[in-house]
Amino acid sequence: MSKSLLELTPVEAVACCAPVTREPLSAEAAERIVPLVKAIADPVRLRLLSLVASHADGEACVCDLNDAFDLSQPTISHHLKLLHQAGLLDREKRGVWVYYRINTAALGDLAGLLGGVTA
Amino acid sequence: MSKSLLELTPVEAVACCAPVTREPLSAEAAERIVPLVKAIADPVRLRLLSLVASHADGEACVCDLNDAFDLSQPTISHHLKLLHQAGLLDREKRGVWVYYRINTAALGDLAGLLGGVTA
DNA sequence: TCGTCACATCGACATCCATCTATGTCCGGA
DNA sequence: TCCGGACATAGATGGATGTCGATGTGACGA
Repeated sequence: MSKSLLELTPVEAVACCAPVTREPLSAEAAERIVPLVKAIADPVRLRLLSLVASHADGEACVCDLNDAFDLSQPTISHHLKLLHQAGLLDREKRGVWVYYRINTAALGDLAGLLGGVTA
Repeated sequence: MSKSLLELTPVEAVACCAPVTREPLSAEAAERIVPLVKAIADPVRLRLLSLVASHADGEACVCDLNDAFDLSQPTISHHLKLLHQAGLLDREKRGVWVYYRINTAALGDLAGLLGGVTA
């Protein structure tokens, strides 16, 4: 059987929705979308996302990401966890290092949801 | 002369930026974009935006919006103010009533910023 | 087996934010 | 001129969130 709504990442729960400008959003739909928006509503997370997305090979090691900020390693780890839980970043451990890769479809769904008219 | 950066609404400050996935976002660019994302990172504001956008004539009276939520009038007023300050909603007072209209270009800019690849 | 490196988790703390009640302002009607 | 309705503002408060230092975990090399 398919996963229940509560088991879905925010990204998976959003992929089905009509654009915001088409019809009034139900309270339930809004609650499903918001976690995804909140995930990118932070300057550090936005830059992390951008860094991973624009990185060579489409993936980035945590060690590279840490160096790009004047923040402690646990803080970066915390933000990466949020982005991963939202479904925007995929996580893969290889040896001692952890690589994050962007989920392009997720960003696309979100963009379509907002743009709506032009989609 | 053109307005200084600090006088711009978040929407105006964002319209020029390259998509998030194209190149690493600078700290300054991220700080400009985030207020716009935060403006829609709330279920009530997301629904308000959707209500106004999908309303007949493309505009909605505050009195209509109040009725759609189980929240106090000042709370709705507060959220509308944030959306207006972000540049996502235009405000017009006609007589006793206040009408809000959506800034479609703003949502489009934001969507393009996120989508990037498909823009 | 031990030490070290890469990353995650924990617990604490300060700040931010959504919401409320109370009050202010502006407009139109009586 | 006064009253009431529509909306905004002010101040207070509880909960969410970003950050930190300390610590845990798991993999690799000596």
